[in-house]
Amino acid sequence: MEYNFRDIEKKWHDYWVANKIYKVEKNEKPKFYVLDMFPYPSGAGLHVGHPLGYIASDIYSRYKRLQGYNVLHPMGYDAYGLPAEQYAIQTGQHPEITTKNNIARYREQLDKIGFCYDWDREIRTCDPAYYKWTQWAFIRMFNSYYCNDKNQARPIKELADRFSVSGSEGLNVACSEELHFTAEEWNAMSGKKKQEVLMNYRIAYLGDTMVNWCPKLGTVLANDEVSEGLSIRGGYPVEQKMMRQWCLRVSAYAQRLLEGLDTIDWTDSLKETQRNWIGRSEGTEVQFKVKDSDMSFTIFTTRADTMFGVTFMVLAPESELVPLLVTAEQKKAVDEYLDRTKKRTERERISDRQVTGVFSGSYAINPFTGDSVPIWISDYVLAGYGTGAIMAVPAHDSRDYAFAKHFNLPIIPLIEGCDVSEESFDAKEGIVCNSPKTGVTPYCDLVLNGLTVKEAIAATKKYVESHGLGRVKVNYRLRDAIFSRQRYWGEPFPVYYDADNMPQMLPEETLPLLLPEVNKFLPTETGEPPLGHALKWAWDVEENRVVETDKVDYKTVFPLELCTMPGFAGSSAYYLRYMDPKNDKALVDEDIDKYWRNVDLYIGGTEHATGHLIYSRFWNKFLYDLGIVCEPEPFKKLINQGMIQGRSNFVYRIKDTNTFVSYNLKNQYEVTPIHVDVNIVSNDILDIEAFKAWRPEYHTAEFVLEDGKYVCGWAVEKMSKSMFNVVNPDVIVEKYGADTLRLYEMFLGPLEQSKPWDTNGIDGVHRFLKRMWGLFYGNGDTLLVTDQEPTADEQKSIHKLIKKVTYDIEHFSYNTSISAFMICVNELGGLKCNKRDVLEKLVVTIAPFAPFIAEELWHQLGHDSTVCDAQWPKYDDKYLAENTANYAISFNGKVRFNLELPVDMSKEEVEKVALSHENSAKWLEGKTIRKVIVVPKKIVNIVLG
RNA sequence: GCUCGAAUGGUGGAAUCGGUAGACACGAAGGACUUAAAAUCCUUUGGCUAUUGCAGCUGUGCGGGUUCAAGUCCCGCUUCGAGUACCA
Repeated sequence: MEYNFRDIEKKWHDYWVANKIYKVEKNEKPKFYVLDMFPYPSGAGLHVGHPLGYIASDIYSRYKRLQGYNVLHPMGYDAYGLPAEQYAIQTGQHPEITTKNNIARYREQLDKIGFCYDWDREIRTCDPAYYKWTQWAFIRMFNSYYCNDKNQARPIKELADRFSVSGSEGLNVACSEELHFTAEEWNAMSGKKKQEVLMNYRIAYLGDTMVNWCPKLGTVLANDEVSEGLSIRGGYPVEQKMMRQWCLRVSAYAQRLLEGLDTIDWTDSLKETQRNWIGRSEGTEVQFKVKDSDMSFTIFTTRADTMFGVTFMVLAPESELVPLLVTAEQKKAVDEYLDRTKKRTERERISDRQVTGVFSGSYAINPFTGDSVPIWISDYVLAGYGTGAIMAVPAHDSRDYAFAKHFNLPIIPLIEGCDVSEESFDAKEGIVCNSPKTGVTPYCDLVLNGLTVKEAIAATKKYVESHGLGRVKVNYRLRDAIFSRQRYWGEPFPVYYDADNMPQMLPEETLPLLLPEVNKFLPTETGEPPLGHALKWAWDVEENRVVETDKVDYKTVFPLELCTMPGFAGSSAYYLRYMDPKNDKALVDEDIDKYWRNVDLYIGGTEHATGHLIYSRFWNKFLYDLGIVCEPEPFKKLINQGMIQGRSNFVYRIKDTNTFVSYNLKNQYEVTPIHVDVNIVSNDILDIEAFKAWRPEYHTAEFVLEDGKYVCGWAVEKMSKSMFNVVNPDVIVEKYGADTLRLYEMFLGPLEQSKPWDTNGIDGVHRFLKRMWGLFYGNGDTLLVTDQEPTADEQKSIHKLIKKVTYDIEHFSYNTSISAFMICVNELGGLKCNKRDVLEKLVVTIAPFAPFIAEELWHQLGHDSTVCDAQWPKYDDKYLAENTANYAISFNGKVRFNLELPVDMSKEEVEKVALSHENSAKWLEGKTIRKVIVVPKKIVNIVLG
């Protein structure tokens, strides 16, 4: 009987579906939660890169199940997103329809690969039953503030109660800006004013922020959706714009997000990326008075030790201080400058880093020296970081240095022996000099001379705090997440606006607020988001339902929010929903959450390091504060699978002809390389007939062959349609079967490494499966299996395999376990092993990797239950124990010969045998022995004089 | 610029605690079976020198170091990849 993968895979897939083999429920077994990053169902379908991580997690899930765990391994779709909407704008096709079609296609492809997902738990972020809980979480965030003392989110009502008793006195909470008011002032505020004040503290809040506005996409983007001034999706220019947007106060959680990294098992590089993104920076805030005025402003610096080197100050152009500090005679110049910077896009700012700036006309007084220093305005200072104002120390900051040189401002070096004639000395090291000696200035008795930079920073911090000049401050680079998108295809906000134009949350029991129908997916003529097209998009507070917009009267009917939520809204808590996907009373039932707790193993790409993986951790910590979930971190262990790149093939056309020359002959001609569809190339050999049929212009193509073949060139590029290098998993499954695809994807190399897709080795893996099949059937049609006792060699082979594979799976080293399978099958083949005991163990061990063939063989061996209900075999060291050990005998580190010696031989005896062996004589001749090192069971190194 | 990671045959990659580098696979070469092809099986395969001497030398990006012993540890570079960037 031949290995007929097509029949086998069809048969067992149908069986698994019909019998719900992979259905999982809470039970008394220990749990294990394995999660894949769910895909965005794009129109192109899955390519071979997508399943890489899914196969890896599937292997682990099946392995854990065989080890007796109750494994939760779900799959779903991140169904909201821009491409479906862009497609809708172009074609008028409703995103819901395209999304549904794409999901169906994805599902069909996923089904072929033999994953053990419990599809009863499938979720889609665009499903109202799902996004109900996204909206619900948003309402909870709106109704919470972050208390820095308790270090958790608390109900906003607590804060309002506090204000009515003690105002803002002694407040230590996360906020957009620091407000000061008394209880009397609070109590005297209007309802609207109170709402505005509370907005300053809510975790989900409406804020006027500088946003990344992408005119081409017509929407605001989060920081992680922008790179180098271009949108990640589409690559359109992004500009800075002040807009009123929904934001999430992620920054309140910065410290916890940072500390939490120490408690989870992620790769160092990913943790490092998150640390950089959070960007904790310890520094000092110092107040500077403005000369001839009672104004003062605060700057942030990490180099407090350089106070004596300040020669000017710089404000960000957007700083609210600018209009206050500009003098009459400088007003024109400043206005011109502000105008100019406003017009420059982020992209231009990055690409040409010219030094620009303008003098404000005002001076600040250095509190340490009493010196007056000019206040400048320049766009190299960012409004959004620190206080939007800096003290410039050109000697020790390269940006300040460039500015000082350009505008001819003084430079005062403060480190002994540093040379600042050509460039600044930025390193935080060296011995401080040039601070005045005590008594020289009446302003300051701080002497830093002779201290190291580190000591000087500490001393200055202490001085600043004790003299009331400022305070020690920790800044984070992590910003609040902008949560509004001016798009259609996303979760609607459960928000309406009252007569004061203040946002009000819908009652939780009315959720979900369904996404309305619109006839156009573009912004409205008045520039409103697409939801402005909806006929029914107002809220009746008496009837608690959506009604037509023309009924808005601001008495009982109010307009609903027109923006929708961003992509990360739906993906931030999806792992929780899988635990209890059908629950309509809670996001997740408390007991069920306590059972599944959090994700034990999460597999996905690094591209989510600063997006999804930050938001998810934030979202989870918020729910943790509310007592909804029981674990402070959502993903215990995280593995980043590498990207599968495309491997493009080229043909070489001789210039101005329709003749193509084979790769190794191309240098003899003048040729143009042309991408050729990799699906008509096999092992870099072109299928000439298929090529001729590929495009009309190639019908008459002629070829210069080598050895009768046309050899194509190749290059590693991104897998994309335009490079004709997209390989679809279905094609591989059709040709070789899913088991081969699974094994081959794992065999390609280490899971975490990026690698090009290259089918050149796939035959080897397929041959291996055929050979394994051959152990059961040989060349005939009858099962060869017998119940005889396995021999010692057979035992050794299989136990060696079990040991290796167990170790490898635990370490995600799947490529080496597949090598181990190949070795074992070759050994058993050589031994003509047909012992049930051994073959059963082999089948169970390979089941996680190649589930279809394992299931078939398992049943062939006479089992009724499926192979997933088998037990992972334990290896027994007694079969692996050796009587003799192979010693490598080396002289001065160079191995000369080998010796088989009993394992239990003492070191002294081994040494004696090695030295007295006849082969040793040649190397020992005329030399003195200085030292002999014996490593048990491994090596004897004889060091000669 | 900063941070992190990597570099091993013709190719993808092994080498788990510092202990015989190149497992396993692909490709290539030769052979068996076959009328032939496919499939399958066997042999060789880092380089150099020998192969009518069974062996010798060399070898993990480069230069040093530690060690009886270094792909592995330390110092200094080079190249490539990833992330991030006027963050004060």
